[in-house]
Formats: sequence, C-alpha cells, structure tokens
Amino acid sequence: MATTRTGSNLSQIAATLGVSAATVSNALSGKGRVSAELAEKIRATAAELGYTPSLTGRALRTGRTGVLGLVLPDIANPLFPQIAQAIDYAASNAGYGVLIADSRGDVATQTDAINRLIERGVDGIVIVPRRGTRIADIGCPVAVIDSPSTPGNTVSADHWQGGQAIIEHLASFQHRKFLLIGNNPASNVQNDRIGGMRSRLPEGGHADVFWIENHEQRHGKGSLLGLREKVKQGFTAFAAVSDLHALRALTELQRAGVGVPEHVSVTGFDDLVWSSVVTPGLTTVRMDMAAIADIAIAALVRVIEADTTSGSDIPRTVAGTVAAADRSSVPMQLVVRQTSGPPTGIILS
Amino acid sequence: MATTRTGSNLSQIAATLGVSAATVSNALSGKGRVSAELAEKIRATAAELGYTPSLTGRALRTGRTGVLGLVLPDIANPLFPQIAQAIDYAASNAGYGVLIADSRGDVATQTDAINRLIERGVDGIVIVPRRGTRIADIGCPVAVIDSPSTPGNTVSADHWQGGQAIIEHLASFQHRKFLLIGNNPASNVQNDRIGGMRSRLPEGGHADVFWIENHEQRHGKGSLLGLREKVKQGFTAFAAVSDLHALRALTELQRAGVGVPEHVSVTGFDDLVWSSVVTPGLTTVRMDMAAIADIAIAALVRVIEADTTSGSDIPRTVAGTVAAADRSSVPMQLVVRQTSGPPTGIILS
DNA sequence: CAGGGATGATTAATCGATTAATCAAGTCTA
DNA sequence: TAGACTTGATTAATCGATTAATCATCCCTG
Repeated sequence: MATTRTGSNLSQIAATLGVSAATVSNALSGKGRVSAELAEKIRATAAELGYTPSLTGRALRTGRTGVLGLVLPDIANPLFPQIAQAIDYAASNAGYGVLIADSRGDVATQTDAINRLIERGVDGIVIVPRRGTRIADIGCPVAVIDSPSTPGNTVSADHWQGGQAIIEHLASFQHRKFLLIGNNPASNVQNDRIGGMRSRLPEGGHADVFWIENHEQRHGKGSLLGLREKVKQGFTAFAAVSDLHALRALTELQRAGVGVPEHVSVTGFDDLVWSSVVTPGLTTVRMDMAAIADIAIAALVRVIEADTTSGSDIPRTVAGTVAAADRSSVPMQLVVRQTSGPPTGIILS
Repeated sequence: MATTRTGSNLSQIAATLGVSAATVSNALSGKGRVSAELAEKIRATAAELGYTPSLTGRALRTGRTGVLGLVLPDIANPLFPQIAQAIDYAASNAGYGVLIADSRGDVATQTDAINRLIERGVDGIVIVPRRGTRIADIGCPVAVIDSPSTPGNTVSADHWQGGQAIIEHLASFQHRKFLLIGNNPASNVQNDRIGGMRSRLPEGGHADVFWIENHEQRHGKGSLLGLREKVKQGFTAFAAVSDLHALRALTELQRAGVGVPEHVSVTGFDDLVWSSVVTPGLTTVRMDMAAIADIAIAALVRVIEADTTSGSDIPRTVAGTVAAADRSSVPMQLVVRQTSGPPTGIILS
C-alpha cells in the first residue's frame, strides 16, 4: 500500500539531518545548489533509511507519472507475449512502468481503452492498432507499432523485406508455384508481407493468394482449407503470413498424406512459441521485437522528456500528438528449420 | 500528459459555481452534507466541463492508486494472453488499472519486479509465480494464481479435476495404455494435472509419465520424443499437460505416419489459440480464466477496500500480506475436438 | 572598507483531491 | 425566548515532492 510503505519520505530524511526538505530534494536530484559534503551525507541517510521517492507525490507535482500505456487490439493474439515482453523490458530500462489495456475486439473499446489510460495519467502510449484503425489525435505522445504502410508515427518490422526473404529462400529450392496464405485482406501487415513475397517471385514463378477469412465465410470457421487440392494443382510452396496459419497448413497437409518438406514446403511468419517444437520445425521469419520496442519507447521518452525541458523543440501537432519515431522499420530475420526444402512432385489420387 | 489534460479540476468547477472545492468534492463523492439541488448543479457543470478527477491527486491524498500489479513468470508463456486478458478485464470492471511486470525467468527478477510494482504504489498484486517459487510476505495484498497445491492465498483452476476429465474421456473410448506427457516435474500445476489423470485410470489401465525436460537433457533441445517407439509398445493415448506439448506430439506422430485419431489419440490442456485450427482439432481441457480472474481481483479488492474502511476486519498477517481468496479452485471444462477417439491398433515396422 | 557576486541553504507556494474541524443559519424544544 | 440540534457550506490541513524566490554568509575587488 502506498500509505504505509517503507515509511520514509523526504521530510523524514530532512528531519533526521536537521535540514530542509528542499535541500534533500536538491541533493538527491542533483539540481539546485548543495555542498558536496552535505549532499553525500544526505545520500547516505537516504540509503540508510531505505528511502524510495513517492512516485505519486512526484507525479502530482511534475505532471508526469512515469507510466506508459500499452494498447493491444486483442490480447489473445499469439504475438502478444513477444510484444508485451519487449515493451515491458524496454520501458523498465527507461524507468517507466507499463499499464496494459486490451481493446477487446471492437474499435469503440479501443478508444475507451485509450481514454482510460489517459485518465490514469500515462505519459505516453504505445498502440498496436486494430486492423484498419486510424489512431486519432489524442492529447498525448503516441507510438504506433504496425506496418510501415500505416500513416503516423510508426515503428514496425520491415514486413515487406521479410516477405522477400521468405520467397528468396523458397525460390532457391526451385519452387515455382506458390500459395500465399493470408487471413484478412484489410490488414496492412499482411498486405505488406504478401506484397514483399510477390515482389521476389522468380523467373516464371506464379503465386496465388488465399485469404482464409474469405474461405471461412463460405465454408465455415475451422473448415479445411482444401490444400490437398492445391497440391494436386501443382503448388509446392505454401507461404503463410503467420505461423498460426502455417501451422494450420502444415497439419492439414500432413493429415492429407503430403510430406513436408519432401513433397511441399511450408513457411510462416513471427517465430511464435510453438514453431520450434512442432515436427518438422517450422521455417519462418522473425521480427526483432526488442529493437522495435526500443525504438518505440525511445521515441516516446524523447518526446515526453523534451516536453518539459525545452519548450517544444520536437515536432508536435496542435492537438498534442507527436511525430515520435517518424516511421522506422526494423529488418526481419529468416529462421530456417525443417519445413522448407526442395520440392519433389507428388501424385495424389 | 497529466499536465495539460482536460484542463478541468475541482477548483475550476468550484470557481464556476462560486462554491468551495470541498463542496464539489463532497457532492461528487456523495459524502459530507450537500443540498440536493446544489449537488445536482455541481454534477451538471462537472459533466459540462468534462471533469475527470486526477487520479494522481486522489492517490496522493488517499494513499490508493487504483492500480494493481500483474507479475508473470515469463511473458513468453503461451498461456499469458488468456491470463492478461482476463485480469485486465476483471480489473477494469472493478475500476482498477493493471501494471504488468515480467519476471523474465529467474527468481531474483521476480522479486525485483514485485518491488518495482510496490514502488509504483500498486494497491495489490496478482502473481503467477515461477515454478517452485514461494511468494514471500510483501507489504501489500497479494493473490496468487497457480495450483491448489500451492500454499498461500491461491486461486486456480482445478487442474486435478481437469486431468480426471481427460482420462475419463479417453477411457470411454477403451484406451488402456496412456502416455502422460509433462515438461517439468517441479511444476505444481503439471503434477496436479498428472495426478488427476492417474487417479482415474480405468480397470487394467496403465500409465507412464514422460518428462520432456529430462528427455531433452539427454537428447538435446527440440529433439524427437520417440513417440513412434511408444506406439510400437502399445500406447494408444497421449495425454499432454499442455497444448504446446500435445501439438508437439501430434505433429511428431503425424510425421511418423501414425493416424490421429484413428490409430492413437492425443490430448492437451489449456485450449491455446492454435488448438482449434490445427488438423485434426485438438481435444483439450480449458480453464475458466475469466472466473479465476474475477475471484482473484475480487479478493484483492475486498482486502484493499476493507483496509481503509474498517480498521482490520479481514485476516491480515503481521507483515501486511493478506489471506485473500483463501484457496479456491475453479472447475475445468473438457473441449472435445478431433484428436480423440477409439483406438485401432497400428503395426509399425 | 563598502558594495557586488558567488555560494549554500531555507521558505513557501504548488500540483489536485480529500476530510476533519469549524462556522453560520435556521429549526425545534423546553 | 434561550439553548440545543440540524443542515449546508466553508476553512484549512494534508498527502510527498518539486522549485522559484528569498535570505544569510563569506569573498573579493575598487
């Protein structure tokens, strides 16, 4: 509880040493003018008394809480652990706490979630926006993690380049007929990944895009994707935009008696937790979430801290949102496992 | 930013109406004595000015921040999304925010994480402890989510009963030779699940326990589990303590040419995100995370709120930790999909 | 030796809400 | 009608840290 806590505050230190609270504050923060000896003594007793500044008190005075908000479209997203972990780590290192807010699906809740965070006085917000959502100008610094195609202060993996890497890898095995498996055509991230893939098709190569959501609207949720048929049509490479879909493809193919990787190859995206333990291990492409989080947090922190020190050096829109990172993208890294290899035809009856 | 925010505070409302800030506070909180008409007028102007109380100001005065901490052993855990989502939802409904803290593996960091949260002034903490960790008495209300075998104020799913449900389901298909697949023998949760499973073995049934960590220590990380051999030995049911391991088993078996479910059955635990999309869909057992979160949060809130109202009605250990939920467990629910069915022998060469 | 600076510390105001203590009327009872 | 309550509102202190303004010394220079 904040009430009883460690039981030591500025004035106690001050009282112990017979000085004023202001001097203690100055000594500990290094601001103001305090003699070296006294400062040392103050630091010593502070340590002795186990002094921890009350972030609440400080927040009230400075207007900064030292807390960042993390808004996620849907926590159930399997990528979430990676994101949350990276953000938490980067924020901790920068001395900030992370308040989470799940926007639980719909867009209205996303706005709600953001407002709740602002009410709580967060200094800035990291948003992983819901598909197709634009983040309106809210009155606080924002960093968006999405795809480089998203307008606004966006940090993201270079999904396009990731797509290229996958296709180059597959093409090196002489694959020529690709099925690119996406989920939702409205997703910027997915379109970037698919765009990147298409941009690197080999000479004489051919690629079809298969959207799972469209398929499920016709055949029901969880239905087979009909990949056996695709194999019969000569597709030998199945490149999904997420490991989740790659896993779906892999198991469906295995079940249909198609050998992976000896007959066809399957690849995913994101290196989700199970990708390394399935048999065969899933070839995929990984984002450097740590780097992304670092950039996002650094951008936020820069803006937050500039906000009080210098008046307004850093670009800042009228309403308060800030051009934080100004669009940077982090390269993705190919992770080659066992689901990719040279194709050998297979005759299915 | 907390500084510029909505730009309306108690005194502004007071000034607008020509009354004192104290009266406004009383009117809005319903405490003190304020005439009905004035109270109504105050509420009206508050709404008009878009007043949002400064949680920081309130926190400083009341000593309660309205924030709960969520400590996780390892955010990378695939179960994490479910937990975080449920906790976030329950906490939001109770009017609390959730500050996350990843303990990143080691136990020392777990303590660190807890301390950081306390410094931030959280009113209570929900902990999903690292395997084998005991939560020491810290100076604030705590609710632990683990297994009923964990001492302390624990809320959890009834893992034992979940194990029983799985085995009963499998036994109903006449399975008799079970391989129970666990990861780490030190985990309370896993032991509960396995214990429950063993307790419901059918007449003449036999079960071996296979610990993946032990196996990997000998054969290397990510190596095959050798399930083909197990099938040859007559095992027909492979019951894992997590969907992650079930998936590993499923793909390994498929790859080895063993048909699931026609030859052998595979089951998991937790109904993780991919379980419904793999082919065949994974039979598993689900925790009611929403209920668990509700109980945990409700227990915390009860203690937190009792702390200020009545002196100390609720049991409270000397150091400050509180016997919050006092051990309650929530039943698990069987989710039958396609990986379970009647076994037919298979002859492997 | 008086006055301008530099140095080191203190005062007091402030952030925003809460709340105990107080005060001014009006109401009721003896 | 005086004294005791009620009712409705105000004052002022408080939570803990920060910081501008102020003040007291001591030093140095013209």
